[in-house]
Amino acid sequence: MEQLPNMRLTTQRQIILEELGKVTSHPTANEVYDMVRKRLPRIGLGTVYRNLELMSDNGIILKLEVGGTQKRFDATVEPHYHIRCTSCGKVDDIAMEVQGQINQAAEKASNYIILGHHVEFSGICGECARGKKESPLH
Amino acid sequence: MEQLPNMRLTTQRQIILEELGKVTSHPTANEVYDMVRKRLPRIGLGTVYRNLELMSDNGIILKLEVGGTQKRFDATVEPHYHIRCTSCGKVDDIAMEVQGQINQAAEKASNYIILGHHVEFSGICGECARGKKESPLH
DNA sequence: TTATGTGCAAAACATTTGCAGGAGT
DNA sequence: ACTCCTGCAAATGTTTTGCACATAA
Repeated sequence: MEQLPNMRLTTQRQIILEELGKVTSHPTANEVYDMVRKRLPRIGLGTVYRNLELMSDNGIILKLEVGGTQKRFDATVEPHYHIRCTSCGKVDDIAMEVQGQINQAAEKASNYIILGHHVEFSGICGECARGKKESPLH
Repeated sequence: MEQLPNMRLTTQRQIILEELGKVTSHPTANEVYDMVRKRLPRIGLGTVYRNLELMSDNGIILKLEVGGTQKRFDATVEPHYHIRCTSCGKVDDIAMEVQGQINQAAEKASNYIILGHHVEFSGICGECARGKKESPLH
């Protein structure tokens, strides 16, 4: 269960992690690339993808495979749920209890060994509801 | 809330719907294409994508944006949860109660208008646990 | 008849990978 | 030194789109 950093601490990795920690949004790989590029202009997009993947494999960050076409990344690894605005596409954390008990229900209802679960709510965010924001998606 | 078929009933659409209804797996667009192509060899992949998208917009089928790289489609539109095998990547339905009450909790915990939620469990399926099946993914 | 839908091919995205040179330990 | 890592560019995989022709209503 331990994730010993099976990886060198390179400048690129430090900065990716720092930039990801600065934001509460859940940026896509390309958005992380843009953030990091301001400090490391010569970094390659492949490096960003490789390192985001590696860090999520090592449990240092979270990879979200939520609705939408791109994967998103989150510096918070504690279990928590997400909510996605179907109008503008943004993904927020939602501060509510994790329903640990449904894993047992799932264990009974399937022949899987349950590893965990994720809940994604969908809805309309405050800004979109008030029409203050255009819809960059869809 | 009604979904009047805002669309013509073409042969292609009928057959896509029929083939999707035959399976309990949650095929990707490409898998639907392969299934449909046996009966309509000249159908284009673009047509399959266009129609799956259209039918899911009209509530006739369900588009699943679960983990993994490709979207998956489901002929069952009634709310239900899914479970994905992290080893072989397959997605099954899971026969357990939908937790309707968590929408209210989410409403309180956010400033979103909640439209719904989806739960995706992850685990190891029986076949993978017994090592009877290779891992086509990862 | 006429708005919609289709097949085909190209384009647009998102992500992964091979490789030669570079950096951490 | 000796791995492991990076930048770059090309390759891969998925989904979308433009367009001329076909077809359901």
